[in-house]
Amino acid sequence: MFIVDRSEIVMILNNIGMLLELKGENFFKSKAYYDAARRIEVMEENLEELVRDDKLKDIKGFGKALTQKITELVKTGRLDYYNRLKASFPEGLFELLKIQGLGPKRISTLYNKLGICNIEQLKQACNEGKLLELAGFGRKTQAAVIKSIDDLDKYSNRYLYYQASEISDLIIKLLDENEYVIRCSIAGSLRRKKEIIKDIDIIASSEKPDDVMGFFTSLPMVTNIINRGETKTSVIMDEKIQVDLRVVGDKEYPYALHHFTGSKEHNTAMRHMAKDKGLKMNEYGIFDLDSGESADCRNEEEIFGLFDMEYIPPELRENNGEIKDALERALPVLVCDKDIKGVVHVHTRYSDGKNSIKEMARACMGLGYKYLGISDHSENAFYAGGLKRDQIKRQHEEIDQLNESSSDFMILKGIELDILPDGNVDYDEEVLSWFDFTIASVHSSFNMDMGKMTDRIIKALKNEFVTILGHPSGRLLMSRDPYRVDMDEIIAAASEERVILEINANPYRLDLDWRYCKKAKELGCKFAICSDAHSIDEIYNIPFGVNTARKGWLTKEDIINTGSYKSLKKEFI
DNA sequence: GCCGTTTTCGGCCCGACTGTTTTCAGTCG
Repeated sequence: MFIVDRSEIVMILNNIGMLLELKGENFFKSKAYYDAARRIEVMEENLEELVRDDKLKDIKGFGKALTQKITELVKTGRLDYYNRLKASFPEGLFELLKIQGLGPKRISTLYNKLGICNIEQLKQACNEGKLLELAGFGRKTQAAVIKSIDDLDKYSNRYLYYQASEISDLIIKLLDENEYVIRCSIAGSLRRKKEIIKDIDIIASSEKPDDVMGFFTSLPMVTNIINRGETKTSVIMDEKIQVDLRVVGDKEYPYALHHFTGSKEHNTAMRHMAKDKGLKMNEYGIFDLDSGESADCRNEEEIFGLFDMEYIPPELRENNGEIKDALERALPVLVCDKDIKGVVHVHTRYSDGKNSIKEMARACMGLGYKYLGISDHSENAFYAGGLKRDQIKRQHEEIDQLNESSSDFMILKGIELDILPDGNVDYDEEVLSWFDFTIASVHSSFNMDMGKMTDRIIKALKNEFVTILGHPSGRLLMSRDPYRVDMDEIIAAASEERVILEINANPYRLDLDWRYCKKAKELGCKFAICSDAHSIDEIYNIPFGVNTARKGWLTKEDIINTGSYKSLKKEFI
């Protein structure tokens, strides 16, 4: 039997669903493929065994056609039907689905009436006003399409933190192993843990800079060399992201690292302070303005020490009060990965997660966590398999059983409630009282005006059963703007109502934004660093949330899931 | 494409919103 990756089968089934939609087939035909993909994704049984034993057809949702197609896929690794279907459309048509406001129907119209096969052709057609000729397309639709294409362009040279850090970790590892490199580190916005990165900055010290540059430019991931100099070399890696390497002498290394870590605003403020003390500060060193004599700092700690300051962690270097506090030795001790004691906001197979409660719990235990807060979707989120009353009861029975079998790991009963457009949540008080905690989130009607959206969320915060406000801005980094909401008012209300603010650790969300954390903390808000995991893999997202919390000046005392199970339960009362 | 059945086609996917319409189609979560 051909061994084929399960995720590959899931992808193919989903693609068939989409292609059938583009073809204009009955939606329920597509849905059968989507449903099958979803079932295979969460299936506990071994798919190969099911196919071998001819048991697939006994599972609900797998009729004659799907069983035959999946069997062919599992046995041969390919599916003739899919290949033929795919070949009947131009390849670029798929990417049109990325454009907001364009679904299968409109794409099909654009293709059939105007022959548009890709984004480039679509852009041209918009510029020529051709969309206006089509029935059902008007000026606003055309303008929205143009904006969405521009947005795609705008984000095309930006990377999420996790994407950039995967590449930079590898580069640092390779440079560390190089015999000519004395010290090296990432710098720039990546070191400051910004959520979106334009390029990767790396600083290294060496006595043989040319050899280091030679090594760097010959790395297998380098697909293009933009320029190569003695101290600075820029390359493109993996055909996309720009990486700048600066090589300096080891004496200059701490100053270069500080300088190229930035931010620009932090550096400016530092230089002002240096000047007041009769010093000049740049990437090469710190010099006495009168004598020209250079300081002798061996690392960044000593640079800050020279100014009689506490060490400022890179995350705080945004000129957001860190210099004043460092001078007063009043910087917070920032929360770190090992402070996190348990995982909150986790989805399971009960709604749209890929793993069972047991599997999620085992993964958390393996990572040393002490508790897990399950929060599947609530009833209103039918698109994500939201839980009905009887499903909640079954889930709670399962959690009780699991808790009975373990003494040093506990599972909490939670739910992710939908905040409905009117600000209510989607269960009655009786059901709400069953949970240890609830996370209330906006999942629909994103386009309200600011006043209405703010009122809507505040109404939810006033609900006595709401424990945590989930992903407060609703943003998806580089693809969806936050909804229009007065975040200051939300934070004030959360503080007033003692509702915990989520820091969603999904690298596409990182929401609440770090820019609001410090302010919220000052108002007395508490935070939960939540995984929003829909699979075991996503539990590993927690450190991205920790980054956001650190950047927002938070300590472990500000975060509810840094304490014991007992103390967490108290926070939920 | 699947399911169920008072066995062979009708129902399956809800609700809000937007933009295009003049009563609704398409998209999105």
